[in-house]
Amino acid sequence: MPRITTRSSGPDWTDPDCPVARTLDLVGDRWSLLVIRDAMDGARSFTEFQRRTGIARNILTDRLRKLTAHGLLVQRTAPSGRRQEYALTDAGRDLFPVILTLRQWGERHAFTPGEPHSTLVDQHGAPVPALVPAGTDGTPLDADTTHVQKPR
Amino acid sequence: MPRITTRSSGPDWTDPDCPVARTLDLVGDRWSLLVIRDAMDGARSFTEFQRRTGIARNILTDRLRKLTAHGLLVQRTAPSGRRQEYALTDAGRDLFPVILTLRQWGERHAFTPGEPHSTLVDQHGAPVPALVPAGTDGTPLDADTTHVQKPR
DNA sequence: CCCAATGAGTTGCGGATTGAAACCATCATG
DNA sequence: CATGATGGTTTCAATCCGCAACTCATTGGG
Repeated sequence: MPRITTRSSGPDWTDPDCPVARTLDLVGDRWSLLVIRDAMDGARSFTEFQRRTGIARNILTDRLRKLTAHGLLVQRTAPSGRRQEYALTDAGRDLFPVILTLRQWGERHAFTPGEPHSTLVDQHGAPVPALVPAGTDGTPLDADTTHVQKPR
Repeated sequence: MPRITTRSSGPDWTDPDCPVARTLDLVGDRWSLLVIRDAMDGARSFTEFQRRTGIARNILTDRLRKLTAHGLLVQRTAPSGRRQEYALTDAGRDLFPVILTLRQWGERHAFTPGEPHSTLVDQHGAPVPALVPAGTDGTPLDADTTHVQKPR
């Protein structure tokens, strides 16, 4: 998936210094994050991912392989005997905040007021509150009150 | 960008009920979020976006147009007289938590230990703390302690 | 044992998307 | 007027994607 030529060996990233760009090199395509979303929601098998996302099967094959190769999923034999299954690794599970913020942005900006949509709730059925960036002292942070510091 | 045939008119979404999928329909491609990232970091002009991302110019034209059409950017004449510029709208700025969680995931999982990367710091130069999902009572939430509730 | 169904892919192919590079129009400056 | 910067558009080849058909290995009955 990398696209910029490097002078040295190893995986070549779009923007090697930027963690945002590196993450997008791994999951910044049309389908990967929807596969992760469904994995978080209980999908385990090839067919189940295919049914939920509606993705083309050859593309699903490719995405499952890439996500596995990058350590977001592991393929293992299901506890119930003989079938294979895909499960989230710790790194994969750690994408939860990403999926959540994508969800919350969508709820705010991709639906007309009053239009129904699915909701994320906790174990008691209470909606998950908005995830808002804050400094160590608790003050909210945004693009205007932060900036990127180059590596040194 | 839509990919699933609809029976009725209007924009057709990959998965109309899911806010995650709708967000990805708008910014879930290779470049859009990097453009947003650079806009948050001060980029304003076509040339500046092109320089920072390294994206092909025709694709940049397309992305800027789509992001503008979807209300994440506005094109306006720069305060300094005659040049055009692109600026984030409120909806665009509201992607800050998404960019931040992508960044933090990348920092944790896309760099080898000790490898240098850029950092996000607040106005005083202090690193922005990890953004962690929590319930109304403050207990941390993850994929295992939440679930999606279908719209009703 | 034979037949069908299911799961998990693979293959082939046409059409859509992307990337690289060249081209073009409009200013501003020297 | 020549040069350079800005902001694109055009062209064309390469890649990616979706669809449908095919394979292959397991079950599950009858």
